Amino acid sequence: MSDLLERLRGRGWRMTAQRRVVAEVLDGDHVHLTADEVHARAVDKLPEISRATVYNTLGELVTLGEVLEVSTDRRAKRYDPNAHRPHQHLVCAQCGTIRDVHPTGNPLSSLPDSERFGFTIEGADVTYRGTCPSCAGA
Amino acid sequence: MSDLLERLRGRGWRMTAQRRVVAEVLDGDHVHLTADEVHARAVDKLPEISRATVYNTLGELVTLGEVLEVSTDRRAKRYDPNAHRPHQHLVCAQCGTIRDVHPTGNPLSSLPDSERFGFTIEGADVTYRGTCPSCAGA
DNA sequence: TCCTACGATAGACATTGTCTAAGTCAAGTA
DNA sequence: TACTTGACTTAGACAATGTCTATCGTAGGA
Repeated sequence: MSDLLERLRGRGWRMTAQRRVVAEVLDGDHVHLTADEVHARAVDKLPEISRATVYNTLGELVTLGEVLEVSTDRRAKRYDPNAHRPHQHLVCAQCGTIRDVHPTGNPLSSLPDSERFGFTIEGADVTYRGTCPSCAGA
Repeated sequence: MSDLLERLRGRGWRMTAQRRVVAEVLDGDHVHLTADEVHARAVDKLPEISRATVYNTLGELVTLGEVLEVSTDRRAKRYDPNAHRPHQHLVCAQCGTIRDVHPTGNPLSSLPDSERFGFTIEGADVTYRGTCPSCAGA
């Protein structure tokens, strides 16, 4: 992800302090943040950044395919910078922690033609639900 | 689902006109309604029913396991009365139509131990994304 | 029939996200 | 470097969805 800024510049993105900060927040291993969490961390680095700009920038990153939206629960959408390696998600029902996981096989192969109802299938999102070790121990 | 009211009464549910109406709305084949849609249809049958009551009743039905919550997109939660037959969902990316589908195999078997990170896995929700015939034709 | 606890109600409030109008500035040009 | 322009940012209003509270009503048992 370190070359994200280069890729964006290459696509004609106007580089602003705000966009740089949002990209920096998403970089690193603290993944699956909500928009509000991204905003909070961005404010630490650039106090005057507005909420709308964070939402706009996240939306643009999603459109560009650099970040994925994840909606594992009824709460806020989360943003996953791991957009370049296909994966699914494992969610703790207690604390909401999300882990990226890589299942075997192709999930599409489990859906027979008779269950496709004429749809053109483009993909499948799998959310494994469970309890994480910390919550299980508590 | 026609015996839903009986089951609920058997569980000590106090039967009120409002709860009966909500259950009736969910009954039938017009499935996957949002809370707001349930409320709109309930108002047709019982004009003075309040939004809070619909939300409360839906929440109770979910808790009782009679109805499933489905969050396939960033929009409102949808309520699926087909709670007694395990199934997954097929969603049209254009119009948002949802179909219940029954994939083969057990989705949990695709997640190897090395990808479980110590979680106790309870289940997997699969959302197949695609384009429905109507939207593809348009 | 009467009581009472459980359920319903209206509406305030909370959370998450979108939109708008006006001001600001990155980057190209000279 | 200074100028110009349109893309970007901002604050805050607004919207959609959902939750909570105080009060009133009523289902169902005594």
